[in-house]
Amino acid sequence: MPKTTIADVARLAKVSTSSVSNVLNGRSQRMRPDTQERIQYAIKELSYTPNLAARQLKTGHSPFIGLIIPSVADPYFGSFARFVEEAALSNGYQVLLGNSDRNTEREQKYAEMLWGSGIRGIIFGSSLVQFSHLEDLYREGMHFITFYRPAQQNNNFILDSIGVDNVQATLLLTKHLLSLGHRRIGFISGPIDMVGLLDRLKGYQKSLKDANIAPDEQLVWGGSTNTHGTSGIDLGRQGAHYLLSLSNPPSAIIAINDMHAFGVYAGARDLGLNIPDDLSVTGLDDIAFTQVVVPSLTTIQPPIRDIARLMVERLIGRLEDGSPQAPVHMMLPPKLIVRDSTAKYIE
Amino acid sequence: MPKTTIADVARLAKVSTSSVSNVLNGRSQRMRPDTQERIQYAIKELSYTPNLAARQLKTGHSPFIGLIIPSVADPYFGSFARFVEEAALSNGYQVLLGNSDRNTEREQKYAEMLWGSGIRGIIFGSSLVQFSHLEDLYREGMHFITFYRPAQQNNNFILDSIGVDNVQATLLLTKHLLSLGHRRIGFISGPIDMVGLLDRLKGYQKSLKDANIAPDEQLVWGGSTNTHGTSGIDLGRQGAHYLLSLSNPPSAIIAINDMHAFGVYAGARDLGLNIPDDLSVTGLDDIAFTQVVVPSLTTIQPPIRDIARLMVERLIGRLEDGSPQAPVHMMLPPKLIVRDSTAKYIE
DNA sequence: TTCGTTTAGTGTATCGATACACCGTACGTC
DNA sequence: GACGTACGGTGTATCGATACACTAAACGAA
Repeated sequence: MPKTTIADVARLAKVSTSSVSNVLNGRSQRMRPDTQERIQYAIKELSYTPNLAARQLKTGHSPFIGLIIPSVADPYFGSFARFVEEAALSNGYQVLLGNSDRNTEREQKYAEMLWGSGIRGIIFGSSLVQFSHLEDLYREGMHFITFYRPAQQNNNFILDSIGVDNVQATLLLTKHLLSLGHRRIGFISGPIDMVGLLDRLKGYQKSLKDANIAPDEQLVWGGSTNTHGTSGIDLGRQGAHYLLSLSNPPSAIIAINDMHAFGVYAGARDLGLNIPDDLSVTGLDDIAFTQVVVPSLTTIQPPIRDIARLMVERLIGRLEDGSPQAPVHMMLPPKLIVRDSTAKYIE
Repeated sequence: MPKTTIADVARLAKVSTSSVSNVLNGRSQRMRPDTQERIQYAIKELSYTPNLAARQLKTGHSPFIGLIIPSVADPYFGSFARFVEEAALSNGYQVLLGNSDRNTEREQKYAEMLWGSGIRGIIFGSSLVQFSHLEDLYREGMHFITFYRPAQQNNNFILDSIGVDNVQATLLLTKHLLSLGHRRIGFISGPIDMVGLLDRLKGYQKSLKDANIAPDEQLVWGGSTNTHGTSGIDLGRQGAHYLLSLSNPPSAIIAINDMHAFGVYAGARDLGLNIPDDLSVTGLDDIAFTQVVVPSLTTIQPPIRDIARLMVERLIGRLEDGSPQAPVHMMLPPKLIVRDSTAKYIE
């Protein structure tokens, strides 16, 4: 494999490697146009591409950013990953993706691998449960950005966050159900260990309070086991079984995300209930399948494309501008998408 | 950021950098146990991690492999990507993922970026339509492995392929439908430009022939537009509209994959048809949602976890063993999963 | 005692690109 | 004609890890 190097180009163009390097790095004002052309020609002729390892070794910079998400097999994170890739690419960066399964240990391992590869910025496609396992890397100079602030606040760290306004999201959903006449509205989630999820619960509780409906603890099902792969479906199903078997069951269920909502579909089916006639259901995320299932799912569409873009830009900003800046916390507005899984409350 | 280097470790352990390097690369038989311990201790103490860029620059090897798939937003490829990652990790490699949208130009761009990053092996999570855009890289020393052989055969290249036996897959599906009494069986796909898809069509045609059923061109719908994102759903829907509006419509439809099948669900619903009573439908891939939709989808489960593992092992084998080897072509057996979308033909 | 051999470990050139300090030439100005 | 200066470009140390060739010491055998 006779890899062509900068020296080969320099030889062909009859200049020094310094000049080739100057062209490569946009310092072309330092030479005559014809010289530059000769160099450009030589680069094309030899189809030369710089050795990124050498460049990185010298400059200390790497044109990569890390992306750690629970699992690409989850359609929501799959499309998020695509948007991150798109945004990174258009900024001259590449994405290195890792699946954490929401496992702290794997998160840490990945982050360390990325650090070893010279990567200095990581996007977390989920909010962090905690941050302690990443403190060492943070101190060494790694930058992080997440969806939401970690539940365990710590003022020693600058941690940007850009996500959707989750309180607003479930507020919109609950109000929608209330406007349809529902009064007993259930809430199904997995374990609520992240700020984003907690906010969703808050939005639900707040809008019930605003409507003067007394909270009923029984109607909130929080699961117990850890999520793994697509098991959001299983959690939704279990939760539906529980809520719908109550002596005074809810007429509507807000699932913490679309996958859980599909689980609720299955659970309702198990019990012979029809959606939306016997039970209204809402999701959150607006993954592609919401339009395919029957009935199509009423849900919230978070602006993940914008979120991905803003996250990438913010991260690159931090990487390229070393000066310390105040942490950024953005909450983008969600959008309610009404489909066929919610209907007027009858009787 | 005072990055710790091999020299720091050597200083602390009071040995030369060579010895540290020897420990790092498992050549520890070349020193006394206590020396090795001192070095190990120093590594831990300084929490030293090797600079991969420097290592790669020196050795020419990179602990990364490339993975190019149409889109992670597609659940099938999303879970395939996870399995590839899993297999790579357990072999000491990391995965760099790119989305091609089945676009030849993007495939090429990605492959070139990977080459520039020192990566010498790429897994294609789809079969290639053509290979010409990758010939240059192949000649420079890049290794490729795909699901199926490219449609355009070319004997100048060693291109390993490991996938599922597609002929067998649709054969199983068709036989299943035949055994339920169906005689007019439709086939819906997008454009068939890859060997894998062609094989699926072949399996369908062959089993009809075996059953002495005359082929009916009308019953095969091949679409026209390009696939993009989740548009397999749209194609399936369009195809269903076409086939079900024939004067003599099919009583069963084989969709080329699960996403298309879900589109068929939607298309049938549009026309007021009930699945499986009025129409039996089958998919292919067994993505997670097949169990969520109503009715659950009869489909084929390809052993993608095994495929991913074999691909990774094969690729790493080629990377680490320079000697030329004959190309490998493996076809793993598919498994029929019967669910609720297929029923006996009535009337 | 001397020579040969194994053990344990080291010195250093090298991978490819970068960037800073440097230099020679030519031109303009008085 | 002498001087200053801008232009156009180059020399080279450097990033961090590796691996080959090398050596010093220890040991065993004759």
